[in-house]
Amino acid sequence: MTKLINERCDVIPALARAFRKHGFDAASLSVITKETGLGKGSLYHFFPEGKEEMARAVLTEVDTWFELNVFAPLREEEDAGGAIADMFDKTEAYFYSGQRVCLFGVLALVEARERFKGAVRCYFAKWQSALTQALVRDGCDADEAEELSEDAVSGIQGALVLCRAMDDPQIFGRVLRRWKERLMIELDN
Amino acid sequence: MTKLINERCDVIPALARAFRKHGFDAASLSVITKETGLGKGSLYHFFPEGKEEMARAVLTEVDTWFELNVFAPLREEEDAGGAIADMFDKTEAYFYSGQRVCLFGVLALVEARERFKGAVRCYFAKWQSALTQALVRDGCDADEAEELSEDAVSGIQGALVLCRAMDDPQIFGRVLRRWKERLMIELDN
DNA sequence: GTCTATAAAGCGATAGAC
DNA sequence: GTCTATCGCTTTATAGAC
Repeated sequence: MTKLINERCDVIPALARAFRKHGFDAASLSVITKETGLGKGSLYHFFPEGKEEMARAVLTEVDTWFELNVFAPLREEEDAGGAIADMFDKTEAYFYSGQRVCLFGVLALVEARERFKGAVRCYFAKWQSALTQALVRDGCDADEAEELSEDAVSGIQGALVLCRAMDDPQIFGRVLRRWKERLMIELDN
Repeated sequence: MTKLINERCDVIPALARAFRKHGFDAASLSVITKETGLGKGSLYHFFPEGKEEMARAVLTEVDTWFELNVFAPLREEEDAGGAIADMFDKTEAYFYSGQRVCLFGVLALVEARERFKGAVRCYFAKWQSALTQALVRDGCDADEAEELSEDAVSGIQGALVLCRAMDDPQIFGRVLRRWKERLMIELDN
């Protein structure tokens, strides 16, 4: 049996858990140590620049997942309506129906965001732009597509906030389902 | 001329700035000291239980403002449609058109929320319930009102997240304006 | 590659002078 | 009511043994 952790990328899921749970500042190295099961020595071996590099690695990993599974299909799939429906399903699955927060969203709100400004902006810009493209490809007016995607992307983030605030993960699925319907109705017109 | 700060409530705006900027954990006492211009001695004089009491005082203040200016009118105003339109205007003004974050939203996302669970939940529950009541009073079906208010309240929070993420405060006004229209159209049916 | 030990700085909170 | 000094603890980061 091989070792559980022998590459940088093996630690990323545990790092993601730590940052999602506590945000950037409150995710101390002792928290990260517990979550990953690795001592400081090992952590600094994989991430010589420390905590910021750890967070950045997680963000890159999340961004790559969305690019592959959500953004690219929205931009390229021939069946644009199907890609949009798929986006909602994949998104609901990714966030474990509202039990997981969005790390980009968490990092966007407070001062720590200055460190990750570029990555955060890029992630949301890609999401909105990809959704806009899918809507346009399916016959939606360009200006209206821009507006709808802005509302839908912020609606998804807001649903994650409301889930945590109300301690009710079901909110996420409900809000997503209704946004899906709203976009589909728009495409029928 | 009287002193600028001689009561607990005089420090609250500065405390709110500190917590909005950094969240709870990263708003250290030295940050708070700078923002308020008060030494630790004075701060502990006004808030003997320390940082948590400071944050709680800010939340109470914000909650009271919304109760008076937004929630109560939604529940009680005779002109329910007008109260809803007013909610959006007051909300946009309160959050300085997206330049200010929602402290309840910030505290909802990470582990620190455990400390303020009750207050956070109560704030959002009141908002959603008050908006639902206004929609129903104006002729909206009860189930649909429940759904619309969930979507609108989360839409507002999400718009604040997206503003920060994209570093574009204008997003807030746009999203709010469209939600206002969506609710108004619903009432016309 | 992983650990322990340790450094230097910052943390929340308290005490006591004024 | 406000300050400074200080406590004990935790923080990030490094060094060096293994």
